[in-house]
Amino acid sequence: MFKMKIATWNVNSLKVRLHQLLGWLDANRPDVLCLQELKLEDKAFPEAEIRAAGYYAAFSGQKTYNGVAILASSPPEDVTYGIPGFTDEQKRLIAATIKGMRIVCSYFPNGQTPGSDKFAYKLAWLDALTRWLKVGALPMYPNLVLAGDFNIAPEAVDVHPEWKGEILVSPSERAAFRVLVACGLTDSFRLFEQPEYSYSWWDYRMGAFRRNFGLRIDHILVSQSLQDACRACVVDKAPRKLERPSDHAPVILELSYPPELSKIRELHV
DNA sequence: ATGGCGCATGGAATGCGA
Repeated sequence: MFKMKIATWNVNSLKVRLHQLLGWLDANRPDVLCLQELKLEDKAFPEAEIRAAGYYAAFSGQKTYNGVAILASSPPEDVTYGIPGFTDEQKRLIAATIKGMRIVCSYFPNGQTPGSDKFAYKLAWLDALTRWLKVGALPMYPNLVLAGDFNIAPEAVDVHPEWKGEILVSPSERAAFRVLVACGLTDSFRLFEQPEYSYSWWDYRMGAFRRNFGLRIDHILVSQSLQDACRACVVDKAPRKLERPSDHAPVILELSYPPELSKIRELHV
């Protein structure tokens, strides 16, 4: 059986979090790590440090905002940038093939507040993503993992009872999430029993982490062919406890599957 | 009062995140 560990982490500035990232890679040794909110240009990407840690990287960054990367223990292949057919100056999506798995690393728009222009952009972005997965990516790559910061808490159980905001939990965002999942994906976290009040993001303010006042907005979705290969999915709260943490915690998915599974793609291409 | 925080830019105060 092949084993694979795939993780996602919104680092909220790769520059600030680089040392935490390197420590986390060393401690956890994932095969794949999807990163969001790099907040730096490609020329500032710390490729040498990451290579020294034993990882290859595909990345798509920009100044100040957004930016995504896929780190992997073997070189990412067939790297694509953005959602095909959706013109977007914001660097929010990168995809690559690693060990026969199509990895899609995404930083979904925040949306600010329902009714705003940014909210409309969020829904348009989600629509474009869903369309592309349905007619493009999933037919081409049956073994697909969609990981990242979705900026959507799919169900009430994913939200601390005291959360009063509309954003991240509104009906239209959740409906868009359901449509996305319905194109053939599964929320791997919910394949397993989880601790009560499991979240992946906690506001920096109000002592939110200490009070576990959070939301689960970082997800790892898998295509149907990978469902039975999932062995565990957990939130790793350890980095959130460090000095100067990201406000997000990593999510880790472990897979175990027969070697034939990774050859499915060859049959389809 | 989801505001308090943290990051980026730029060199103070503001925009943004979620």
